[in-house]
Amino acid sequence: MGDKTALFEAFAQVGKALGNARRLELMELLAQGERSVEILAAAAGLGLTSASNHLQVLRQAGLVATRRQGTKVFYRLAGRDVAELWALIRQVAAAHLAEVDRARAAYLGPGDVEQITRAELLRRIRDGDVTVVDVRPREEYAAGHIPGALSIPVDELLDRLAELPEDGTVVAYCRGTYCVFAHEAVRTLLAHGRRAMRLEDGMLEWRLAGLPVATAA
Amino acid sequence: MGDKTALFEAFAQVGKALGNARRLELMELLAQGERSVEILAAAAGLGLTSASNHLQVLRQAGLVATRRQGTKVFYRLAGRDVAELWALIRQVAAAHLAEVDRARAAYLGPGDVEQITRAELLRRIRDGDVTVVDVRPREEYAAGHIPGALSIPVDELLDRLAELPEDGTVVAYCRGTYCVFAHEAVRTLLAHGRRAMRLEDGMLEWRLAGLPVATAA
DNA sequence: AGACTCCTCCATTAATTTATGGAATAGTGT
DNA sequence: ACACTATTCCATAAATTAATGGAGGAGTCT
Repeated sequence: MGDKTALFEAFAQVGKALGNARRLELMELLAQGERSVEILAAAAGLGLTSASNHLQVLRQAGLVATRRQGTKVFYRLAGRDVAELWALIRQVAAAHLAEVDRARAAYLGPGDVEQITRAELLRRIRDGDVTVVDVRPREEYAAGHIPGALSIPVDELLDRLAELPEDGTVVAYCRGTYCVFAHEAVRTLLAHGRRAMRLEDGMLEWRLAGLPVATAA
Repeated sequence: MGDKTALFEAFAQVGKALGNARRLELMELLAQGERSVEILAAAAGLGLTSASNHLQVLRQAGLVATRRQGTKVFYRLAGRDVAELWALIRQVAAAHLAEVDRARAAYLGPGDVEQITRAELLRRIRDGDVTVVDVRPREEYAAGHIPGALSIPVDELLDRLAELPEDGTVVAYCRGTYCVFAHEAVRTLLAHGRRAMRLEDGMLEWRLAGLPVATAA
């Protein structure tokens, strides 16, 4: 009969790697582009050893790959299929776990921010109807953004309001469905009398949809 | 800031549930149709309490749902998205873990069995060119099979060779990519001088592809 | 070479998960 | 009500996983 367990154990290794909130936070960061261990640890609020350990687990599960440059080691998602898997996990969790809704509301704030779909955004971009703003950190913008989008990290938004047209509509986007930056940005913009809304998901889903991605400044 | 961790903890619950080989074996069985705890325990080689525990974990992660009938409780996958998730985990593992290849070869036997794609099978069915045989257990066939397929569980195959045409090509299929039954069936058929091949995946992938499924006898 | 940075490896402890057997519960049939 | 079946709940022991601090490795700079 051969060893069925070994096969399922291998599949389970992938599941196990995905079975820890810290590791998923790392996945979320890596889905935006490659990073060094140091940066990842800082961004995820982890100790260096802890972060390194978690990254090893992800690597052994085949979910991330590495590249060495000088003394730094850069981690990245191992492939498009991994990004898809991460997106699907979130989708399944959202569809079947009430907890996700609660946690989302607590984290992202009241669901009062106006949203727009990718299709709608594409249409309005074609019509020249909106200003698109990428509110993620600078490096993530550099690693890939929606063509035509301006880079204004959310913590610089207040100082750079002047760069946005006074009378048009602004659409802010960030990492993905569960990223706070765009929510905060839209609230800030509304508070300053601008017309603003949020892309309902973000860069992760944009990439997975196969839409064009710009990587220059 | 709100509590980001709670959100990722919820996602991780799904990952955790998928992070155990026994539970994945249960998923594999449930992907073929609903079953009672007793049957599941027997089929997966688990103690009754163990199986029940694992099923609770899957249920709390929102991956399976239950239905009570008399004294029995039937479990099933919670939705199509869950089946997709299961398929994607296997795909990612196969793509990035060398271990999967090794375990697969050890479990399914040498890769000498001739395979055919779904598209090819559909074409040959239309041409009336093949006899399609479902070699899964009877109940799984009843829960849904490829239209026109005969049900001959693999352990009955030797006794029922007469039901298959002597001179045509037989295509056997079973649960999915990593199911042994079809491999065994094809080897048996070849050993008896029939022309036989295997569908490269199985019922799981057939369903996910949105192809027609027959549920009568 | 020597000092320095970035990361990984190792060992320890605390926390979580798994398997198992016995008790409790929900539903059925007499 | 009683016996019976199918499942879940609970308690325990064994195994696995997670966080942390210190040692070691790889690469860079002077």
